[in-house]
Formats: sequence, structure tokens, C-alpha cells
Amino acid sequence: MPGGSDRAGAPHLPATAYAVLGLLAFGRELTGYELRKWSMNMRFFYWSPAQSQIYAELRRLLAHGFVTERLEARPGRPDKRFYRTTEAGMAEFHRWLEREPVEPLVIKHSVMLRLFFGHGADPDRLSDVLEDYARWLRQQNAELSVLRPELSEPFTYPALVAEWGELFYAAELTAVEKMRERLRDLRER
Amino acid sequence: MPGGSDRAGAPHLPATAYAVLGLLAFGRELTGYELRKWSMNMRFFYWSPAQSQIYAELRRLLAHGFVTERLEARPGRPDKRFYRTTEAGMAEFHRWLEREPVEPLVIKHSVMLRLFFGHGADPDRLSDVLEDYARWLRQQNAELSVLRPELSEPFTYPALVAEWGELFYAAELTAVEKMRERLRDLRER
DNA sequence: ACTGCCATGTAACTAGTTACATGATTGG
DNA sequence: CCAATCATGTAACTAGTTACATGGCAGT
Repeated sequence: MPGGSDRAGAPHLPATAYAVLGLLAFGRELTGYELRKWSMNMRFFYWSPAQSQIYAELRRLLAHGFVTERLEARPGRPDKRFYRTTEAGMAEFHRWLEREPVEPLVIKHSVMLRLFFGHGADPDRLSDVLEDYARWLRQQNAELSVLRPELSEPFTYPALVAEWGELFYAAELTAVEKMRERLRDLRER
Repeated sequence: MPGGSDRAGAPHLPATAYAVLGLLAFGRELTGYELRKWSMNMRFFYWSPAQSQIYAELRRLLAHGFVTERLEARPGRPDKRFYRTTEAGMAEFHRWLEREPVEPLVIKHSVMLRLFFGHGADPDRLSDVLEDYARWLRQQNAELSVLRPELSEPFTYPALVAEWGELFYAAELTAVEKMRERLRDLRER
């Protein structure tokens, strides 16, 4: 199928492919390297794929005809590769965005997982884990509040998501505080 | 290495293995099938592995000597297999819980992802996506509030996590409402 | 001189999913 | 009698990671 034009309806690529395609849909010509950095800015709400995975998705998108590749020769090392969406790519992006059913939320919340198994642990150690997590949450929020004002003009929607992210991390922080209280109660009882 | 006793420090199994081991650490003898149902109760904060994955992890835990297997013959079909933690398994469980560094939070938030790329979509369609998500969030919360009171005695910590889950979904719900307002503002402007 | 960033590439691996098959038992 | 549940098993696949290699260029 790759290489063809996927005339026969939904190719449902993996989510990572749409993430890459979506980044290119902002209209700029980007390299795999730049895409990787962008995808790292999405880490607040979407796990960042490995570098090798980005390159793999680009090859796949190219094979589907959803992007074009422009090569720039760099003597003595591999060509630099710039990618751009095609019309077919934009169409597929819109189809995904507007018609593809939304996949369920995926969370791997390792902190909750440990608290879930808390009966096997020292409550103080659990409280430490929660405190570490709270620190990390504050860090995320700080990074987001730096990032958000930088998102203007074509990035209205990313700015919206950044705001959502801040709400998310703030809410998580208050929940963590409540859990630490609960742990204190359990210990005192 | 499998088959040995992992005397030489941390074997770092994948998170799924610890989830299974942790469930067994509640002390009951369980089948793969039962473990799968339990793991589905953890879907609120930890993605549920496929059935085949649970069985694979059990084989791995067995090979590591972290669980024992008891067979029950069932004429005409495969033996029923009951699993139980060993001392080594409990030790490994505690090591993971208390000393293994906590993995970072993994989220694949498909709704945020779509909103992030919202410039390519009809705002009404985005609002619909958010509404669907809100409905799902309310559903999760309803299920949790049924589940929570059932968690007593040895399940104090799971109950705690259920409470956290409710806070999580409720907070997410208010964030979604705010995002829908923002979309309305964007459309009216 | 050294560090860090730019930029691509690949091999080997592991985690995980999908989809199917088997067949008994329970409950309406 | 039928559907759902119990219970295991397997093959084929795909998504994704880890770890390494290459080498130029910019700044301190």
C-alpha cells in the first residue's frame, strides 16, 4: 500500500504519524531534527517519541505521499532532508482531525501506581515520592508559563493547550497535597 | 538470565510486570484471567495491557522466580494456572516500590493533541470533540464513585487512588469547560 | 581544545497489540 | 438454546526504544 495514494478511505496511521503530519501542517518546511524538538514541546500532554521513531514516521508519510522531501547536499555526510505537507497530506490531516474518532486517553501514572500498592511500603517513603512528584509538577507548570506567552499568531491553539496544561498540572498538585494529608492521617491513626 | 534468581541487583522489569506482581502482592492466588480483570480496574490511571501481555508477564515473572505456578487439570482443555508471589517476588516488589526511581508520567492525550492542531479544523467540530470528552469524563467519575466505597480493608490504598482519580477527572472536566468557552470567544471574535 | 548543538542513520531489541482458536460452564 | 463468562493459548505483526556511529559547526 505505501507508495500509493490511499484512495480507498482511511489508512489510520499511528498517532505519532498524525502528530508529525500536524506539525508540518503549520506550513513550514522542517527537518526531522526540528520536528523532534517540536514534538518535545508537546511532552506536556503527549509522550515524545524517540528520534528514530520520528525519522521512521517521516519515511512512512513520504511513502504514503503525504509529505514531500527536499534534499540538501552536505559533502562528507548524509543529505539534509526537508519535509513539507502535500495536498493529500493536508486532506488526510483534516480527515483525521475532523472525522477520525478520538482515541481514548492513555495514562501511565507511575505515582498513582505506587500509591495503589502502598500497603507494601513505608508511608514516609510514599510521602517522599509524592513530594518529588509535586516538585516535578511545579517545574512543568513553570516551563509552561514561560512557553505560553511565546505562542502567538499562528499558534493560538497551542497556546490554548498550554493553558489547559497549566490547569492540569495545578489541579494535579492540589490532589497530591490532599493525598499527602491522607497519608498523614493513616500514619497517625 | 531468566530462570536464575537475579542475585546481582535490579532486574528492572517493564512496568507491566510490576503491576502484575503488585496485584499478586495483595496475597491472593490468582489466575491470568483474574489478573486481567484487576488490571482493568486500574484503567483509570494506568493503561490496561492486552490479555496476551498479562500471560507473557506471568511467564516472565515465573522464569525470574518471583511467582509460583499451581496447575489445576481440566480434562479436554489447557490446565488452569494459579499464581502466587514468592519471597523473592515480595522482596523485588518492595525494592521496586521503595527504591526504584519513579518513571515520568506518560500521557497520550488525544483530545489535547487535536486541540493543539485546532487551526486546521472547524471550531464547532472541536467543540463537539470536547463535549464527547466531557461526557466520557463524567462517565469515568461515575464509575469511580461506584468503585470507591467497595474498596475497604486491605484496599485502603486503592481507595485513596480512586479518590485521586475522582479529583483528576473532575479537574479535567472544569478545564474542558474553560476550553469550550475559549473556543466560543475565538469564534465570536 | 572542548563542549554542545546540528543532523542523519542504522541494527538489535522489546513491549505490546490484534486476531483468532478452543471448549466448558453459568444464567436467563 | 443462546449469550455471556471463564480460561488459556498462539502466530503474526507493529510500534517503539536503546544504543551507537558519523561528522561538521559554533561558541567559550
